[in-house]
Amino acid sequence: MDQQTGLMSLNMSPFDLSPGPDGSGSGSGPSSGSQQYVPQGAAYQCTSDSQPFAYANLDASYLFPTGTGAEAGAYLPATGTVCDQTDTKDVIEELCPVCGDKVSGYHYGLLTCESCKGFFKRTVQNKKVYTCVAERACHIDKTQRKRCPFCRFQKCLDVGMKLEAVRADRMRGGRNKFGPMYKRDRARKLQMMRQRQIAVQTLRGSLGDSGLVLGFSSPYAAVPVKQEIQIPQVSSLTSSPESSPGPAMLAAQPQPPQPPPPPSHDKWETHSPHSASPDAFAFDTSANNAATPSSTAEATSTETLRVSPMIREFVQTIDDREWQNSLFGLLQSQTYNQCEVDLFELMCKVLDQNLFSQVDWARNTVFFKYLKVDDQMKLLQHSWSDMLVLDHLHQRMHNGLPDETTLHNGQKFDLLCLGLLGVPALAEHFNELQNKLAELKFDVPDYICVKFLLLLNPEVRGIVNVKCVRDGYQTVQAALLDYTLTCYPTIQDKFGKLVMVVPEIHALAARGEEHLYQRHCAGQAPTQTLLMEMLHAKRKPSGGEMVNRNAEHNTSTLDRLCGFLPNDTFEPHSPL
DNA sequence: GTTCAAGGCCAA
DNA sequence: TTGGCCTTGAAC
Repeated sequence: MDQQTGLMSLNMSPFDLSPGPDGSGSGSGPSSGSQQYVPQGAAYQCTSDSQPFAYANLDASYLFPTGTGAEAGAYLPATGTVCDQTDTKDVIEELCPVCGDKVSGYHYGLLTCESCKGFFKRTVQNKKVYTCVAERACHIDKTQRKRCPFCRFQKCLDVGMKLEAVRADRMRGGRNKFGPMYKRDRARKLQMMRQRQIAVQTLRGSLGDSGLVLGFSSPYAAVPVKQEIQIPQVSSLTSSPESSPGPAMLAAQPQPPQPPPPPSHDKWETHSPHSASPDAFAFDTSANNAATPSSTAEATSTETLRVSPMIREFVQTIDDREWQNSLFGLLQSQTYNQCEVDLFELMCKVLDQNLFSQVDWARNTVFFKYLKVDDQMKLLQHSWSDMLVLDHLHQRMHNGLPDETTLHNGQKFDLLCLGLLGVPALAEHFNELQNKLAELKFDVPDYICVKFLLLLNPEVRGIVNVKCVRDGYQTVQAALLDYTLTCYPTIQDKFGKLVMVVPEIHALAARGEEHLYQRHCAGQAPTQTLLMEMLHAKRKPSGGEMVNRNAEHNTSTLDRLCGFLPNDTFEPHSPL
């Protein structure tokens, strides 16, 4: 690209491109990491009002589709419930990553609309040269896409449209090498959607079947699938089907959020079903040195083999890569076209996403998955904030999660605040807690066992199958005791000290919860989130009883609940 | 035979 | 020039 004039053309035939070994075009052509353009041929000038956005600007309607009427009907059945019968058509009910128009299918590497497909094809086939008279950062959306072809084409490349998918010989029909990639992408999206649906359905247990029977409209039951996919996750639309974000899109941004050194617990043979290739991660030894038995004299890799199969299995339920990818993906997607974002609101969205992951994790774990939905929800409602705090401690201690990251728009995002549930004043307490755990050589098996202990709390009121929960709790307790004695014999009463940490985590989480609730009541937090639903569920009169399970909850109460407005159906909460 | 992502056509 | 619709043909 001519950086001075903003003139853009294809200086080399895209047909010369030879895709890399992965078929993603990463070999030698402009579709790879660095897109190069030099002036050539006729030029078109940008006539649009430039906006101070980066190339990869996506408007709010893209991130938060607002389909109504017939358009909404394209998402889901009119019942407003999440349909189990998802198919490929549902998956592609998304918006064009270039302009936000309706997607018509996979074109040149990713899901786009018909018009951007045609535009991309014409540009490449005819070797068109465009110029932008503005700042080469024009906002591209459905209504303005015609104004600046330069920025439009740039955005096409940024989001991952592939030059090499335009045929040199103009042969019609048939399939290209991207076919299998499209197939994998579909499968991945379907899987994501189903996992999310499962989480939603589990969540809905807290509301009983009233979500359907009594007309309760949980925010996650009422929103279209599009939103379910795109709000809590980084949108697949911002990347090619191979999950490789357009390189220029990332490069054009000032220090986009980058994940810390990738997590791995390979020593513990962590192979999450969601992790395609866990071995691809390098172990962040600096972060783990203080917290892994292998780094200590008393717990060698040989001793690791003495870890009980159950704990090994527990460790395998951890998917830190997914956790961090989701986190940084969300931060990335939420700040693409935002000059400035509300950081508290963003934090709530991240916490919300973490909650989804948490529900998903819990319902796939031993002990928990055999419980009735009511019991599951009671346990989750009681422990979600504790587990969020613990998860953050784990990410900091074992995966080197930094305290801060820079967003696409240059804003600093306080990652530590996630662990503090938005209460900066708790930082000192949090750090003390972390130091205490570090002294205990708190490691990954410790973490997962403590997490189970938090979740499987037999003291939670209203549990029907107390025996099962207690059995699970005691089994984990015994496993943790055995593990600490076996692998850390020189740390006196490590087990007891770990157990003593639990109330501290709970106290910290409780303060965070209260703070979040206060902010929410002040109208400062996003309303239609699982996070807020959890906050409210805990404040039900029966102290965590399932809401709306019984018929006496009338629609009016439900409506107010859906609006998350504090009312007399909730117990007043005490201020911090 | 069906699918669907290519290229082509043509009214606006 | 754009963009919706049509045709094509390899992969399944």
